[in-house]
Formats: sequence, structure tokens, C-alpha cells
Amino acid sequence: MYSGCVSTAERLIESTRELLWERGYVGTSPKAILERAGAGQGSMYHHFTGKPDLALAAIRRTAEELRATAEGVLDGPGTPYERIEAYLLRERDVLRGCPVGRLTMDPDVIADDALRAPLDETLDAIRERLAGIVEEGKEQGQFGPDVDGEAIAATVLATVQGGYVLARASGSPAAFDAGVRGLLSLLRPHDHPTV
Amino acid sequence: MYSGCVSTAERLIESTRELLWERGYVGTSPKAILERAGAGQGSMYHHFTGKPDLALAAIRRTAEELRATAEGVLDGPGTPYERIEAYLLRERDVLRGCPVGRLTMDPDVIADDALRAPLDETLDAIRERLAGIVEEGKEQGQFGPDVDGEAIAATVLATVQGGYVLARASGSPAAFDAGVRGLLSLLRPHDHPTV
DNA sequence: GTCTATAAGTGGATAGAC
DNA sequence: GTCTATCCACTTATAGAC
Repeated sequence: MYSGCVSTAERLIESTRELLWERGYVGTSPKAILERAGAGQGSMYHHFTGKPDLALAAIRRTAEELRATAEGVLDGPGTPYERIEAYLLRERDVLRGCPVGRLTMDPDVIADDALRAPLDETLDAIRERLAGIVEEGKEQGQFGPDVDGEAIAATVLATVQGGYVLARASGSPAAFDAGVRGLLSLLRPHDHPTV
Repeated sequence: MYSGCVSTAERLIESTRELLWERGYVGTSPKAILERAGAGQGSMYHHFTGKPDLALAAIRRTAEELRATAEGVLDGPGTPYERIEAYLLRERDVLRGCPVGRLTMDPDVIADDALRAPLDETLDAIRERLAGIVEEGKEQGQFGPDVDGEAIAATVLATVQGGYVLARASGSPAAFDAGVRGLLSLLRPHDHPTV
């Protein structure tokens, strides 16, 4: 049960965030949220219009938080390669999966544009930021002149999201780490033949 | 509603496979399965002990089918690079996601070793097959001597699984295609500096 | 084998007391 | 604002008729 010296609405949102991460949207009931938040039915329907409304608030916050974390690493110090490496190697609770990515497998989230929007915006923003870094690396000669920033950015993000899938299937973070290691070996700067 | 000239048990399994793909395990109710299969409660509990038992049969079949499809492409003709390319470019209904991969986000599947096992076995088999192909490519000089087959295999599989995530978030297959394109550009054979 | 009937519990939401 | 009571449909399963 979520506890802390905060408002009921706040506790409801935080409880929902936890449950959405653990069980997804379909797997999360108002009852479970209320139990964890230590609140009654009335509180929830006073602050929110219903489950979708509360979930929207929770998803928005989770998406913003993930975006801030990712951009914090990507805007850090180092060469373009080093920043992508830092992003790929940053500490993650791999077996929990990505709190944003996992929601894309939720039919009720994907069916609702309002619920899907925060996922799209966050993943897209990270992708754009990665693409810019790759282009930077190209200009500096760290990556070959023939690489496509947008494409590589999608590959990097997909490797992370897919790494979670492989890890959860096997019950071990090893597959995630292997995928990241493989990608880094492919990205690692070496002499580029001038097209 | 699923129809066809087959046994009731068969229709139940096929209906479950469809629903598990569309809505996951938590989002699939016996009632929905029975409606689609055109069967009554009694039929289901006659052939299976309950929802988990029926889901297990469905998941096993889906996992085997995916494995056969993937290995069919990977064991096809062509150089190692071409076979990996064929795997990455094979026709997919991208926005539906991977029928196996999506189940890894289902808490009740991951919590049950019997339900999780088929996912693990299938993804692991594809990974092993990919790793072997990369090693083959190394021997033939198509890939550099420093690449790690196991790691690259995980990267390839993760890019596919993560591509589904990005595509579903954006509501378009474009991100999947971009990720694959980026990966292929990184894998494409070129002159390798001898370590 | 397949059907309907039944049942205890949950899902999601409303009403009204305090 | 928060609580409890109430509601109806759904979930999962069992019982027993045909």
C-alpha cells in the first residue's frame, strides 16, 4: 500500500503508476488502486471521472518522467558514441520492463488516442534526440557518412524495448545486456570507408 | 466468431490464440473465447481444466508456429547476411505485434513458469539460430572477426521485438521499418579492419 | 460431448450520508 | 473530500440435464 505525506489525489496517481507498470491497464482495477492508495471509492470518483481519467494522469506523469531521465543521459557529457553508450548502459530494472513501452501491448490503451498520445510523444522525443546525436557523430566523422540518423535512432530504441521482451521471456536480464552489447559493437567507431 | 469444419477443442484453441494475440492473457475471458468459438461453458471445461490450461495449449501452438516460420526463413538460401536480411524483412502484420513477444508483458503469464516456458524456448531457439548464422558469416569473412554471434543475435531479435513496440506507440509501421533499416545498415558487409 | 443453470467474487460506476 | 451502500454486468467455475 502506497503511503506518504501527500494528498489523496497524489496517492491515487502514484498507486496507479505502480500498478500500470506491474499489471498494465487491463490488469489494473480501481479496487486494487484504492487498496494500494488507502482510499475509498468516493475519493477516486471525486478527483477523477473514472479509471481512464486516472490512468491518463498516471501515464502522462510516467511518460514525462521517462523522457526527462532519457534526455538527462543523452544530453550529458561525452562524444556522440559515448552518450548513446551511456543511454544504453544506464541502470535499469530490466525485468520490470519499460513503464511506457509495456503499455503499447495494452489493447485498451492503444484503442484510446488520449491514452496512447503520451507514449508516442515520449518515444518519439527520445528517438529525435538520438537521431540528432547520430547526425552529430556523422559530422565529427565518428560515424560513417552513409548512416541514417533516424534509422539508427529507431534501432537503438528498439533494441532497448526489445531487450526488455527477451529478458522477461527468459526471466533474466542477460538477453537485454547481450542485445545492448551487440548493438554497441556495431556502432563502435572504427575506420569508415568513404562511400 | 471462429468457424470451420473442425472439432470443438480445436475451435477453442484457435479462438484463444486469436484473443491472446489481440488482448493478452489478462484481457481474455473464457466468455469471449466461447463466443468466438461458438461453444458453451460445458465444452471448454470438458476439454480443458480451465483458462490457464486452455491458454497453455494456445500459447504452445503459437510459439511452435512462430518458431517454424522464423527457422524457415533463417534456413533459406543465401549468404548469412542475406538470411538475416530476409528474416528482418519478412512480411509481418507489424501493428498487431508479435503473438509471442506481447505475452511477456502479461503479469499472469510471466508469473506462471508453464505459460512462460514456450515463450522462452521459442525466442531462445531463434536467438541460437541467428547466432549460428552470424558465426557462419564470420568464418566466411562477411562479418568482422570481432563480432559476437550471441550478442548480435540478441540485437537482431530485440530490434524486431522493440520495433513492434515503437510501431504500436506511433500507430504506424514506419518506426519498425526504420529500426530494421538502421540495423541492416550496421550489419551490411564492408571491408573489416583485421583487429 | 455439449448445453443451460447457478454461484461467489470482481469490475467499474453511482448515490447519498457524514 | 471521504466514506459506505448499492448496482448491474462480467469473470471463472461447478452441477447436472440432455
